[in-house]
Amino acid sequence: MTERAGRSRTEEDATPAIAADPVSSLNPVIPEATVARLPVYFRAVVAERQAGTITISSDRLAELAGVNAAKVRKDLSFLGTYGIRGVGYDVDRLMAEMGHQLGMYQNWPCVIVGAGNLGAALANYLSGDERGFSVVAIVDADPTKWGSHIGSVEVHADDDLPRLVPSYDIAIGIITTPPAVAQSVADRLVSAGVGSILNFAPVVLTVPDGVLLRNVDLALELQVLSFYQGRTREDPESA
Amino acid sequence: MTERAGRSRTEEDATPAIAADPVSSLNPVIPEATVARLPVYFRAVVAERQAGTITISSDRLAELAGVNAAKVRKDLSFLGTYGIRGVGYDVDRLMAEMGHQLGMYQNWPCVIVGAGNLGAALANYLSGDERGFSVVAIVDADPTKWGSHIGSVEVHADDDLPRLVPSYDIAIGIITTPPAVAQSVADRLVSAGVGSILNFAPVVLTVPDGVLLRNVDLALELQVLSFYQGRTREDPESA
DNA sequence: TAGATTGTTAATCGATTAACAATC
DNA sequence: TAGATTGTTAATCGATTAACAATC
Repeated sequence: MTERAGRSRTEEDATPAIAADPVSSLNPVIPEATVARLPVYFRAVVAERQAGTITISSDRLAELAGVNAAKVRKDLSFLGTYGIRGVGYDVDRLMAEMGHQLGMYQNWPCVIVGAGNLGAALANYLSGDERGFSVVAIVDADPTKWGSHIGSVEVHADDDLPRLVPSYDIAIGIITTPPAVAQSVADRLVSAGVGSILNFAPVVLTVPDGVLLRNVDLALELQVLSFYQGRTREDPESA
Repeated sequence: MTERAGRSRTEEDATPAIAADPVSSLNPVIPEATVARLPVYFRAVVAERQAGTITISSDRLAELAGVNAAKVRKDLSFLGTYGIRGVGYDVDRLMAEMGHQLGMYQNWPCVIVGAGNLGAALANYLSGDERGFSVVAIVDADPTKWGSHIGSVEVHADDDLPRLVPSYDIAIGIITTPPAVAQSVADRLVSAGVGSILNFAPVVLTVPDGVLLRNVDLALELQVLSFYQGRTREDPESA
């Protein structure tokens, strides 16, 4: 999944969408496909570091990340030159650089809109240690949920968004509402001042230029699986 | 998000991954990128049909799906020729064909491994009406959860997998466990006879040829968002 | 030096899209 | 016929990967 300005989509992407050109002209342009692999490399490098590894070859990293070694070298070359020929990449340096690029050493305040199962799952998921994000508020349209807590985060009224966003300096809005209200939620997040939106509602959203948008569609992945199942397996009971 | 054999998705692509060539040589080969867009088109066509639309142009469908019209026509051409020049596509026929390809009129039995927040969210999400899937069992390693229910689905002991899978003719395993145990869960799902795996654990899994694997990495999408945030916004409080 | 491994080039592959003839 | 819209071609664009010179 990935998309672009107000329209496209993942395509991702299984892939997600991006609104407006997010890449500063001051930085080298890193291809979207490479950016999407950085978190996977990062995870592998962190694990190797904890295991005491000092240097890692592109071959080994490729194995851990499940990709081609040439792709690893190409991807890492976008980050600059941290490899040593004949030796490999310095694990500490690699981890530091990738963590920096991914904003792992920052702490973006997020709001989750929709205190349902998925919202709760994400709130718990993200409250785990250092990922570069912290969920500072959850909002919901259901008054019976207001004042309750998910983990340590309070559930607020959705009308509180215009106050919450500036007050907590919230940068990212995460939409886990039903699809019918997702566009209006996105509009309100944008007016409230959020700069990026991660949308879990299965609907195509439109946001103004300058607002980053990525989409995750849980049902889509299953439907793609189902497509291939239908081509390789016997039919199950018909519905 | 999306990928290929033995690796992961997002890993592999931010797109999800597929293990082994899943496309029967008897059917026309539909590109992965096209398959990933079919659910989006399908959703739009279903909505238009409910609104009473009889025919739809590639232009309109493109607008609804957030993609280029030429891409829509190209994608639909893989399904066969259902369009009428000068008129558009017959909505009923389009919906039927896409629904068929996506297995929407079938009912694949699924098992969710991991009765945590995410597992519960998915169980509820998928128990919604006709999506071509039904969650027939949830398993968890925690004995205190055994016998409880999420929605109407019972939580079983994870050791029950070898019995549950054949008994319910389960085709798809959904992994929502912590990453540390995900590979062993995948191995056990495969031995139990599952043909496809949808993995939500942030780890690269390996499965035998012939087993379909797709990965969804919730944190990855946020990390990609964070990457672009870091390039366009001011830094938040450092962590 | 000999062996290992990077960084980069260039070939290849696949996906996107503009354009337009076909045709309803 | 005139207008609309598909289906398909071909150009373009971008991503992947094999190969290998550079070099530790």
